[in-house]
Amino acid sequence: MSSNVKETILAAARKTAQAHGYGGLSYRDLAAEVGIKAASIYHHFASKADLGAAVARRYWEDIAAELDAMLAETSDPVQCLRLYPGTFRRSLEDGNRLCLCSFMSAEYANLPEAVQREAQGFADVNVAWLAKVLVMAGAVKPEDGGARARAIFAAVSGAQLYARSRSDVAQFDALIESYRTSGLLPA
Amino acid sequence: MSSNVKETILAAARKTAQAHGYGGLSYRDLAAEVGIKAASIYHHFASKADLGAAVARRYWEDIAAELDAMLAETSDPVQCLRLYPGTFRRSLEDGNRLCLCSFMSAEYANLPEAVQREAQGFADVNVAWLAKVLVMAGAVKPEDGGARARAIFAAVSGAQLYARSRSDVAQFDALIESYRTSGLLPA
DNA sequence: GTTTCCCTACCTGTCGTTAGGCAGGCAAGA
DNA sequence: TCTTGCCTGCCTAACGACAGGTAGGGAAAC
Repeated sequence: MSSNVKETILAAARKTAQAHGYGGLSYRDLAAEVGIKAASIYHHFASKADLGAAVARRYWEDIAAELDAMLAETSDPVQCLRLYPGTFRRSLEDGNRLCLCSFMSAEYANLPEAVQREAQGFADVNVAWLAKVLVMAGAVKPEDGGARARAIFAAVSGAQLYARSRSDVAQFDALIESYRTSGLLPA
Repeated sequence: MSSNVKETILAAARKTAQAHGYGGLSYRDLAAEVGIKAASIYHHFASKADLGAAVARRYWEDIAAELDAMLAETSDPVQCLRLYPGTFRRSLEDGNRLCLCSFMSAEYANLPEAVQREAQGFADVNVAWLAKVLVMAGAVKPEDGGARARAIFAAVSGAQLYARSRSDVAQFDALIESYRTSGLLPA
């Protein structure tokens, strides 16, 4: 086990960043949460930019694994598409948190370059997975998979953002349902 | 005219907030931009929360006027729906800025209550206008206007967020086009 | 004996905010 | 008409809190 503390920092930083953004990350608060001192974090991460990039990277790696596992388990692409918004929904349920990527897209102009890149990685992972599953489900023509995938990803992100501003998960559910009835998401 | 400076502060604060959020607003930077000293801002706004709320309020008032003017001018609801994403597009063109409401939805947990309220006002204005125009256009049944309006608003916000994270307005255009082909937006 | 991990102590910079003052305009009272 | 005094709009100077980051040491593990 390469340092349990490092993992604990990553997890705590992720939770904080999903609630308060990269700018809301504070070495002092983070250290207090983990149970060490602020300066000690530098042993694990050379700078805040480093930490931010590591958090973002781990974030999309986790989601990528989760999405792949979902597909492997059911192997039913239509069912996967139904379940897809669930990952976003869970963030809202867990303390009205936002997708880290959405937060970082908003903060985009303030982010170190390395963090920007990793934040984009999350979107890329989601779009690639969606495109694949959409085509598998026969919902779109293969050449339209990417465009539709991006549309779904952006729309679901927007739904999460809207629901967060009302602190109301039901708003999220209603929006997803509207996406289905309007044809953006397969019904 | 009641103080030109106050208006200048509001305008500068809006631009900054659309790029760096409420948290990115700094009395010192703002003052420097306007040409006065930081402490002088307190003559116009009692606190940062006051300033933030005033900026957000002015923001949705301006947009409301703009949308109503658009509708009054063309009086063609279908054309209005075509033009609607333009307001979001213009923010991106203007320095890759975000809708203030989206930014504040992301920052939601860090905002003073008064600012939260005004940020929601923007969404309310947009949704109400969209619902009205959608029904006028005959795109949805009257009882479905609100739900579809929210879906469009959320989706367009998400598209802006995605495009911003790529610093690429063309991504926004492509997403809007996908919304049209998928049926979320009237084609 | 070097590496790992965490510590104390402190640096510089920025934040929102406050106290208090100064100059000009404007209006009422002598 | 001249004075008195308040209001407006801005200033300088400083406050305490907190930010990210650094230097250097101490203890334990290999």
